[in-house]
Amino acid sequence: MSKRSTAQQVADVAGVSKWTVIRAFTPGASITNKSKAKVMEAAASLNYSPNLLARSLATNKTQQVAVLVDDFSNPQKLPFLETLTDQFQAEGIAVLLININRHFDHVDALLHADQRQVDAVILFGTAFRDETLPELRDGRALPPVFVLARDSQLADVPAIVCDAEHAIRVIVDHLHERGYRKPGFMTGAQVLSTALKRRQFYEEFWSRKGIATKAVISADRYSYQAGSDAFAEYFEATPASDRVDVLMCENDILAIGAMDEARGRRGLRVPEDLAFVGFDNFDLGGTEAFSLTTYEQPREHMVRTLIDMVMGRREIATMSLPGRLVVRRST
Amino acid sequence: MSKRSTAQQVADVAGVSKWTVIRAFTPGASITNKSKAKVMEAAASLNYSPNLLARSLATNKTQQVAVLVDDFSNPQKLPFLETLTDQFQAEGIAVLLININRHFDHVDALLHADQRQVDAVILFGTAFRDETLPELRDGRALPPVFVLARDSQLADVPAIVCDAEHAIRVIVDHLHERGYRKPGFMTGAQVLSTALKRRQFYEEFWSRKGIATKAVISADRYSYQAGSDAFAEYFEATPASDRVDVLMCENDILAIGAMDEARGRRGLRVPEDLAFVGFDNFDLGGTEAFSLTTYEQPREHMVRTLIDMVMGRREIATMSLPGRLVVRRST
DNA sequence: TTGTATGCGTTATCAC
DNA sequence: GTGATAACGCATACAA
Repeated sequence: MSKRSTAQQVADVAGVSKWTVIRAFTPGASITNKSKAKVMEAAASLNYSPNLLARSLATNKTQQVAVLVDDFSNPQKLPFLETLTDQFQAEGIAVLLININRHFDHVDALLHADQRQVDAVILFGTAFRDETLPELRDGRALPPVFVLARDSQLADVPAIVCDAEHAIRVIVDHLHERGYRKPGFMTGAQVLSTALKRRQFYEEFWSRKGIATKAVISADRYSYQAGSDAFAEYFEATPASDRVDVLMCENDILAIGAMDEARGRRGLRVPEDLAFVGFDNFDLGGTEAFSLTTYEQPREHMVRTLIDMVMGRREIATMSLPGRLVVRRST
Repeated sequence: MSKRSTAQQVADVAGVSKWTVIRAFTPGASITNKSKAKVMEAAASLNYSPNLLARSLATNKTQQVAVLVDDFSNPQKLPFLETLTDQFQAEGIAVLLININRHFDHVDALLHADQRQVDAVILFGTAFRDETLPELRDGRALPPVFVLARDSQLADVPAIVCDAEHAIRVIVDHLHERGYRKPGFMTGAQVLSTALKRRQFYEEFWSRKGIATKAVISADRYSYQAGSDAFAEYFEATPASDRVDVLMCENDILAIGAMDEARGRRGLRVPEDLAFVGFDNFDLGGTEAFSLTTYEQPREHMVRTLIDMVMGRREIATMSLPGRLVVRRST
């Protein structure tokens, strides 16, 4: 069982010093083509490649970032992870996926990432209590922290989010144009600022058109079941004449849950009796069975912006990026 | 900007040598309670925690594994990633998520993981071409490689898979019992051995009941669209009297696509005119709108088995684990 | 352009 | 039980 070969071994074979070997593997280092060729040949014969671990220890850069996720129930996470890994890898940076759950909370995760010397921490869609971070930072040199796809309350923690104002404005305009006049909103979490913002914009843009939001329905989580249950409860509690004619749900999963309940178990026609709008444009919203009107987050753009900040190519600041409305048959 | 403190600094504060500090952080090391208390107090005041990078360099273990994924289109990947990260983290092991795509192929990914000195490589839902791995291994000390949720062709590369024989047997039994007699099968890839196996078992178990599989439909990928297109083509090309009465699709995504096409655009009733079975039990198969009968892979069990092998607690060998049939209204 | 000394923070091993 | 020496593999700074 052969071990990995080291720069020294390559140096011995090539007949140079190990520092010359290092130079051959350092882009832009001053080295003659001849030396470099010798080194590369020796390196190839030994299957040498630099030990990134040792390099990290010496440079104090791991070329590794931690992505923290605390909710795997939204399928939308998957394309985001694809984009994140793809674009980070293009920069030579590896992604450490850290699962925040009941065994491993936000603080554990952050400290663990710190112990692994990651170059940056991405809070991806996680619910982070705002006080936690300043407390942790006290007396510690934590890696830079970024928030992706969720708001940040902390002035010094940048968030890269979908532009909620734009999103809700185009949604409300679309609904109004289609003739809906009894709007409702379904939220998945009352405490989350991102959620709160969407709801506030929704009510505001409708009221600018002289229309009051008729109902705000609260699901307790962002799940199919929660959306379904919340709608059922609303349906039972509200006489037909009082019901909304369009329901905007805070994400696609909630919308699917609510729509299934409305259509499958309550016999409503979509969109004639009740229209639905979601948020995220996850894959299955586009199926014949749901055909859900929704708003698509500018995933590529968000991730590129994030990475530009992480790489120091762009000023670190909170950014709100516009996505696009996807109109289907549910409205 | 304070840097991370080191064992030496803690030692200075505690008035001991740095090796004593190390011992305080090494479970089971011989150290007096008094020393340990002193060290811990000093460590707490300095917010010290061991630098895992330096530890890795010294121990030649990174406590890090690479998980390679080459297809993020199947939502089923997400719960698997959740389980993987959860269970690995419980062992103190971090997961490096590596995206295999057109910019970064299997070989790149494996060599990169090797450069990062990971303790193991998990090929999740993807596999090497037969020749590749032995070639790479020649003259190199690669980390142990495991295949998860796909077959392995290589004798020395263990695969942890769902038991296809059990799965197909219970599916066929169920379909037969329900009275279906004109079975069809939709496959997403003709070359994949996992796919081939499922199809062969399907035909075999039906034929044991004296029934021939009426049609094998080929989609070219595992996507909603591919399932939909493949079914449309089949539907056009086959007279009504010749059509199957139940279609088992190789995964849920294909099934959803095919079902949507059959029901939404071709006016078939499910399951009266045509029944559907999927594979994976992904979230949305359980919705009212689809209510898809499917087979659930034993995710937790598979991952636990994998991790036991990685941790050296179990003999390294290919394992086939039974899942369970989930009956819904599509059959 | 190339070689040398030194440091990164930890662990393994041995002497006390 | 504790301290000391060496080593992990590479990079930085400096001297030649």
